[in-house]
Amino acid sequence: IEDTDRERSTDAAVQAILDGMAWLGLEPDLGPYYQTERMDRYREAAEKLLAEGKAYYAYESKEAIEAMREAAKAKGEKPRYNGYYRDRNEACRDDPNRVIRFKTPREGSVVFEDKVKGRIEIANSELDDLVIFRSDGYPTYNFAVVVDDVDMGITEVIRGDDHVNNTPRQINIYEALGAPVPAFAHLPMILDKDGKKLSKRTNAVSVMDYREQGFLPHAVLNYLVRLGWSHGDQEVFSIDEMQRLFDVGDVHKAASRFDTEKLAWLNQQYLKNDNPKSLVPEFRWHLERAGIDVAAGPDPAAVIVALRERVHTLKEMAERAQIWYAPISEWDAKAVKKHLGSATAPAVLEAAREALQNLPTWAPEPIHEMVREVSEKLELGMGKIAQPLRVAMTGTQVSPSIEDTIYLCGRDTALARIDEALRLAASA
RNA sequence: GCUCCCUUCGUCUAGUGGUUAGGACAUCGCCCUCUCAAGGCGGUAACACGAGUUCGAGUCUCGUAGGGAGCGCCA
Repeated sequence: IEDTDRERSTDAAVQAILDGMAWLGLEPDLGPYYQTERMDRYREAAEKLLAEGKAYYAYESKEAIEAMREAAKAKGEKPRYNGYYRDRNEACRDDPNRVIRFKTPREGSVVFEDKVKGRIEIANSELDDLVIFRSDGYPTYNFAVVVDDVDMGITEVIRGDDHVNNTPRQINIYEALGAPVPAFAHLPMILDKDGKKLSKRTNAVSVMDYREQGFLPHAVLNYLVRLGWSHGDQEVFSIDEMQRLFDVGDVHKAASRFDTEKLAWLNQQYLKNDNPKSLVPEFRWHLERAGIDVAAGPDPAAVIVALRERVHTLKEMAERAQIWYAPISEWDAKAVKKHLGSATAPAVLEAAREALQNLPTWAPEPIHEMVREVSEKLELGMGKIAQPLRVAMTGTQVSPSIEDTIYLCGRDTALARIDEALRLAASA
């Protein structure tokens, strides 16, 4: 993290990264990020360049610099500083407002082999003499990153491709410092659904936003690794496979769009295939956030099993789980009319109530058997049995399989809800 | 304006001169079915455009168009 912008809190930025990584299960290995603690190193590096004639003191007013830019623009070139003090180093040494500028080579070009973009060549004539130390005595980003990376022995720089244009400047600084130039890999940007830049206003940008939306860390990682990269036809990757198979060299050059629907699909794959017990902590987090008293209902692992094929996110799962942790808050009028108001409903509910009351073992399988037996006894199709019971249990006509729905209510609640449904049936 | 980068189904991608251009998400249809799903089977759907090189081009070259990034005493 290079944060010399004292307008913002570095602590908050670092904490957000730490939180996100912890949730994703990644171990942070942060380099120095408080630049104030490394000021001596930046000064030392700048002194060295100054002594070797690779940098110089300069002072121009904002207006003067602006005029140079305009002049360059007028010539059809890109706006830039003209290097007036290049060979007048001493002139500004004692000026309190002076900056230190890097002497960019005037001839030739910088060529580097980017691991994802391939060969990139930029002429030095396109670069100007950038400021490496500001008048306030702090180093600028392009200089600080290089010094930090040299000190940390960084051999491979992987970052967003919005940095490709900075790379030649940085390579020049590495070389001026006599340090080995690392390898570079510039990853393409991720755009939103409409191909626009991801923005905090309209998109989820922080990994923690995805947690709130009910996605699993593993699913987020899996989705992200597949964005701009692939390994044959494989879609689902374990962490171990990601580490083993991923290679920056295989990353696509073009930007990609973030498709929440595919993330949702992947999330469900993990919901369905992971051990339900391992999902409980994250699910519990969502239940509590939804204001649900987990102690008032069934084992969350059993709820996961009942709902995992029916939802795409844990947030949705927590919402749908409500019916087993709290009283039915609202009866769907259409459902009541259609399934409780039918001629056969009372008999079905009575029969089921009695069978449930006498069921020796309270488990999905016996309950399923019971429903089947009632169906045979009353000579009614499964739909005529299951739907009234479903409305009785949930107040709606949509829920998991009828045996799971009844089982998760628990015997007492199930019987009470049938009684309530019986009353509704009588007045319907 | 200047410089750099990018361009295969709606989306994520496979493809490195000869393929019926493959897979996945989404979508549509059918099957299964106690609702909703999940699952199974099948369908629609792409090489931005134009020149060239070549016996042959999604694959190589050039150009055009479109998109993105950068051009600070921000990072």
